[in-house]
Amino acid sequence: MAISSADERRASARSAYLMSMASCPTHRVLDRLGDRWVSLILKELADGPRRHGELARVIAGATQKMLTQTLRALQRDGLVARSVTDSVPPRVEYRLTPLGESLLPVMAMVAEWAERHIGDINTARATYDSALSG
Amino acid sequence: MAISSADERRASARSAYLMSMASCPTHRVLDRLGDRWVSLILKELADGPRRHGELARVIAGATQKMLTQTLRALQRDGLVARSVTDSVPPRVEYRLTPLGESLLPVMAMVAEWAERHIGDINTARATYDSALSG
DNA sequence: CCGTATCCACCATGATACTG
DNA sequence: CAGTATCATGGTGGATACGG
Repeated sequence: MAISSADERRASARSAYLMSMASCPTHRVLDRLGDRWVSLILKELADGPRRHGELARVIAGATQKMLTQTLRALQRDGLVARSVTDSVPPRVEYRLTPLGESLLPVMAMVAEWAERHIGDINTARATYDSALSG
Repeated sequence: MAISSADERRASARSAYLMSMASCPTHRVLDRLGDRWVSLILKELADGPRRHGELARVIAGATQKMLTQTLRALQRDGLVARSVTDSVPPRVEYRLTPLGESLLPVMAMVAEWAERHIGDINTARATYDSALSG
């Protein structure tokens, strides 16, 4: 079948993005940290190992699918380790790896900035929004 | 019309997520920084003001729509200021606000961590992936 | 030059049901 | 208890054309 030029352009835009993603570590890391549940999971695991079910309870908004999926991604990137105690019922525990722990100071700095400036952001938004309607 | 319980559960999951988003500054900030083009734009603007067209050229993968949309979001959050010189053709310039500049050290820390550890991440991925096929 | 509106494809996520 | 498979859908982003 013929490949339309629209498809080609679409593909080229996508690959340009993917290449930039692949080549920029910062971009890749922020992409991962920006995933919906990552910061919540990291925050939980910062306090110590957690069972799957514990995470599921604490991170109530996430479906089991998303929880497992996100944990797999973190595990694949070497930030989280998964260990299974083979019993009935099975006991699956997740913990930060040393690499994952090395990320905590970074997360802490982001958190500190966020908490210090979230008020400014809210103010800016209110100003911006009211400027539109006013 | 009747609202099915599936719809209710869907809505409740969504709102649970949105509430957690609304209440957690860190989550909100990471969500913004995780947006496709934000880190690239901030990186550009860190060097000084840029015209719209300059940004479009440097950030080649982004469509004009996404560029404008992302800049608007940053402007709304008070991280970026937009100034128009009303001439023909119009000249639109974007620059970091003080708030935006206060974010640069945070970005720098993320970048430093990313560059230092991207090799570890790649190694972890290779190990993980080969463990699946092997 | 800069921005917006429209249309549409894709994919990330959620619901759900099922396995060990 | 933990994980997987399948299906549906809504939102995100891309292409495109037009307006100021």
